[in-house]
Amino acid sequence: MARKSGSSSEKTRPLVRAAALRLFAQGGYAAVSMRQIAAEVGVQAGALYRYTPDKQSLLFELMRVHMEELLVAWAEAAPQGTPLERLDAFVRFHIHHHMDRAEAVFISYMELRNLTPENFAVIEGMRAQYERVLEDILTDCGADTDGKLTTLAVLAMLTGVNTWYREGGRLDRAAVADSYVGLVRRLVSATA
Amino acid sequence: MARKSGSSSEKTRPLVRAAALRLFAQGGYAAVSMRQIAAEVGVQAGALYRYTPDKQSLLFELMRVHMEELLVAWAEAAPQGTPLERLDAFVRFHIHHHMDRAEAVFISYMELRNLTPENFAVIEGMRAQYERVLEDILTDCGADTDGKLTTLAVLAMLTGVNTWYREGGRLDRAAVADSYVGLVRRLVSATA
DNA sequence: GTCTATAGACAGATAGAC
DNA sequence: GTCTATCTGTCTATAGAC
Repeated sequence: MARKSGSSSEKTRPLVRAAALRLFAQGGYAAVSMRQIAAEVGVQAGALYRYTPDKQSLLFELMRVHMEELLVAWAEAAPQGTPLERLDAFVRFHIHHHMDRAEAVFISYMELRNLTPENFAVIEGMRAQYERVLEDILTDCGADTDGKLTTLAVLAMLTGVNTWYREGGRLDRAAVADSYVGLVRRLVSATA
Repeated sequence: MARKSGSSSEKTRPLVRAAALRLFAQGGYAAVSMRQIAAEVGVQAGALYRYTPDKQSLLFELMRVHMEELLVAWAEAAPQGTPLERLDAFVRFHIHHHMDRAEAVFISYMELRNLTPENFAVIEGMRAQYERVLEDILTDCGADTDGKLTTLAVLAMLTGVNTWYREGGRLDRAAVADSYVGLVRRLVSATA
C-alpha cells in the first residue's frame, strides 16, 4: 500500500541532484559548497546528508548516471544498416544526446580528477565502453586510418560542439549535426 | 651595476610559477591551496605574496603567458607556401606546441571559469585571435564547408590529442602529427 | 626575502530537537 | 525530513619580527 503523498523525500532527492548538477557545472566541484547546494534546493546544509553520504558520492552519482544513460540510449537506438549509415547515425546520436545534457557532459569531462581512484576507475570503464562503440563502427567502415586514433579524433571533434553551440545561434541543432556528418564522412573517405 | 647574486627573488619567482602550474593542472585551481604551492616551492605560505598579489593573479598570469607564447610561437614560425601547405604546417605546429605544454594547455581550458570576468575577457580575446589563424588558412584553402564550424571542429580534434597522448606510448610525436595531418587533409578535401 | 603567528571567513560533516 | 547548533579543520591574506 502506497504511502500518503506527504513525504517530500522523492521530491527533494531530484532537486538535490539538479542543484548539484547546475552548480558543479557552473563553478566546479571544489569551488561549490554543500551550503550553496542546500540554498539552491531551499533546505539547510545538514538536510542534504539524507540524500548523499558525502559530497564525493554526489559528484560520482551524477557522472555515473550520465554515462549509464549514454550507453543505454545508444543501445536503445541500435541503428541498423551499412557501416557508413551506422556511422552517420552515431554522429547524429552523439551530437543530439550531448546537446541535451550540456551540464552533465561538462562535469563528466572536467571533474574526473576530483573523483576518488575507485570512482574514477568506474567512470573510465564506462567511457572506454562508449569509445569502443565508435571504434567498432569505424573498423566496419574499413577506413585505412589508425582506428584508435581516428576514434579519439572524431570523439574530440564531436564533443567539442558543446563548447560553442548555443540554442538560438546561427546554426540550429539539425544544421550542426548535418555539418558534422559531412565532416566525419570525409574523415573516413579514401584519401583525396 | 648588477647586484650580487645573493638575492633569491629571481630564483624563487619561476619556482612559484612552476609549482602553481603543476599543482593547478593536477588538482584544479579551487582545490589547491597556497600552502600546498608554498610547500612545493619550499617556503612558507606568506612568502608567496612577494611574487603574486593573490591566488587569482597567479592563475591569470599562467594562462596569459601561455596564450601569449602560443601566439608568438606561431608568428615566429610564420610558414609560407600554398594554403594546403600552411594548413599542414598549422596542424604540426599546434600538435607539437601543445604536446610540449600539456599542463598549461590543460589549465587554460579547465580553469576558464575560475577567472574573474575581466581576466576571462583577456584570455578569450587571445583565444579568438588564435582561432582566427586557422580560420583564415581554411578560407584560403577554399574548402566548401562552413568555415567557422570547421575551424572549431579541427581545433577540438587537435587539442584533444592532449587528453590521450603519452610519451613512450604506441605512437611517437611525429607519428601522431603525421596522422592528424592526414585526417585534416581529408576534412578539407572535396566530398567523396 | 622568509619566517611565525594570526585574523576572519568558511569548509564538510554530525548530533539532537522537533 | 528538516531544523539549529556546533565540532574540527582549512582557507586566503596580512602584520611584524628578523
